[in-house]
Amino acid sequence: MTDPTAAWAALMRVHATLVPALDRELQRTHGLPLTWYDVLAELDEAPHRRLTMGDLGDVAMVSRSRVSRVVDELVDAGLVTKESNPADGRSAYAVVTTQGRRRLRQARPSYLAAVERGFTANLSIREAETVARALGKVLAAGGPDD
Amino acid sequence: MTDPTAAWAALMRVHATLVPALDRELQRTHGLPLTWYDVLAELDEAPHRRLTMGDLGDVAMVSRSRVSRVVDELVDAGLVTKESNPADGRSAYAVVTTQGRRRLRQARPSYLAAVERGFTANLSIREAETVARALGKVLAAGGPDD
DNA sequence: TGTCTCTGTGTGCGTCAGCACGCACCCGGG
DNA sequence: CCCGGGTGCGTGCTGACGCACACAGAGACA
Repeated sequence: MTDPTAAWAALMRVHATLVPALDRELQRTHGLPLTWYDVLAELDEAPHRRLTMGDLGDVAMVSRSRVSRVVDELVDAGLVTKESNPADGRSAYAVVTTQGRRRLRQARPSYLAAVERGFTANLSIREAETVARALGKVLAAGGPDD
Repeated sequence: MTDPTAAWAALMRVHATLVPALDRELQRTHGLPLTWYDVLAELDEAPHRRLTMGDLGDVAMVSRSRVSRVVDELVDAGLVTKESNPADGRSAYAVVTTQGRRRLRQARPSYLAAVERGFTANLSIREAETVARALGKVLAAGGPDD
């Protein structure tokens, strides 16, 4: 209980058990790998539903280099298009297509339900808020430490 | 703030940023991949400092099949030995060697310090306890849900 | 304009992960 | 005795991942 790393250990275990379950769920019900869902969700809530590859790599949970490949796959699937940035010839925007948004809207309930079943349902409101706030602080400080 | 998945999203992000940092730290300071550390730690605190491959796969954060390869690597490195179970010819025990325990003892401070810097230091005592307890409940219920 | 540096991307390559499968072994019924 | 099903384990194969690098464009400066 008083083990200072208990919280961290529990976090790793929760992640290890829940992420594969979520991935399977999404893939089974909607044919969407968790990575795709994550990228689509990030793009969907971005200013003009678009993000440069670099920004996408920063905000999503995949490395900068992996973003190129995932976006390529999404383009092949018709869920995303790539547009060039007229102001910067190097930069490339990834933009969600209407089909991509539709797939995202269809998949979101499953995702939320799975998170609810495997995570939120086991927490009280206060606990969920505390966890979110605490981990938010970790993230805010997470930049320089490592 | 009231987003019910905020806690989960934060958890995934914390994991995504902290785990690679931890792995690098361990590998740089002691030449131990995080997977090795995890397996060694689990074995070290097991009843007779030994665990069958299956149990190890359940308790550690690697899949059952991956355990075989990791343990083989640890055996090659002299940190673990494999003993046969006289009561069951199929079963095989992985046992930490004294050298393995020494490496673990040497690495543990670095690991704890890294967790402290990147995680615990940003939380109050009460927050850390709440997070640990809340995630513990998730784990306890984690069996049947997925 | 020419050049030097910095930044945003894409990609070849090695590593690491898990799944599906096969083998060896235990155990119970006929 | 044996033989069928269940279990623990190792391994071939395939996909996911990130690092290091190469390349193109942008911007500063003379």
